Amino acid sequence: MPELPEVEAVRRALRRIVSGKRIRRVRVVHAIAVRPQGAREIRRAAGQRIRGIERRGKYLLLKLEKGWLALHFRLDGQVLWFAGEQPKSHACVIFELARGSLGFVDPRHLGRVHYYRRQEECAGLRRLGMEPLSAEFTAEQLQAMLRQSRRPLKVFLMDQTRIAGLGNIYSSEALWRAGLNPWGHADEVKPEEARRVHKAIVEVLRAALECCLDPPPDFRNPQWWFQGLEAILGVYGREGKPCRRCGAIIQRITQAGRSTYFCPKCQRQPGGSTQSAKETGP
DNA sequence: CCTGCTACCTGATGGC
DNA sequence: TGCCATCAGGTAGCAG
Repeated sequence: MPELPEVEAVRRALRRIVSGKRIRRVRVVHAIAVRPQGAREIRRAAGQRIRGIERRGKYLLLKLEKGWLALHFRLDGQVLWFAGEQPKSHACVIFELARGSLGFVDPRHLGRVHYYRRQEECAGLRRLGMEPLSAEFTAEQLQAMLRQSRRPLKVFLMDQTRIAGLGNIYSSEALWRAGLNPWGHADEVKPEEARRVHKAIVEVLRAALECCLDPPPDFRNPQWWFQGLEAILGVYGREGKPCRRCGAIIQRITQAGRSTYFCPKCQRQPGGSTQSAKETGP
């Protein structure tokens, strides 16, 4: 389920628990979680100290002495902390530390845990585009990327090779905040609209992250998940309800096999803003 | 290169 | 209650 803000909040909270600790043993309970590598590869993490914990897109990365553990939660994955010696829960992979165990849990078995000697060995990581909360991500950069694609805006925002970390929820939300129609084509977005999308992305991610940090993740509670995120959502999950901005009825449509929520009234097709290129251009 | 579609998994939910 | 269809905050792999 997690997108960038959720993974970032997990990173910050987990850092305090596992940084500097040595991984004494690795137990692969469900081999599917480490496919296609296999348990042997993941067990290379055993004996190594956790030097740091980073995030790239939706990947959580544990920096070890001689390599990296890359965790991807896909739809339903999460991490849990077992303070006792015996993690009783249905974890797929368990990393035993000195005073507890870190469990990678995913009942749906779509999430993955991988081990790499170098980050570049991870194909998924290599493909990732810009970090939307980094200084590198500017309105100008976004505009340049938009120009290169004819895909619908919602699909463009979900493309991890352009912007890393936006998922189904925050891409819907960003377009609602920017007032742009999800069917609009990326390459028709005007500079002024690109600035709005850029601002919307940054703001929705910041707001979500703040929400995810307070209260912080509770890895000891197997039922735990981020609460109160609805408070920052403008459209997601609001099919049939009035738009919080203009009162029109929110619609749910399918794009690239995923649900998109949007307001048909106040989310306009791109390109229609002030003067069009045809009117002012050569 | 770009784009779109499907497979991958399991559990929750709602209609009949 | 049972059964079936649909949906779920994601990505890799493949075909065109």
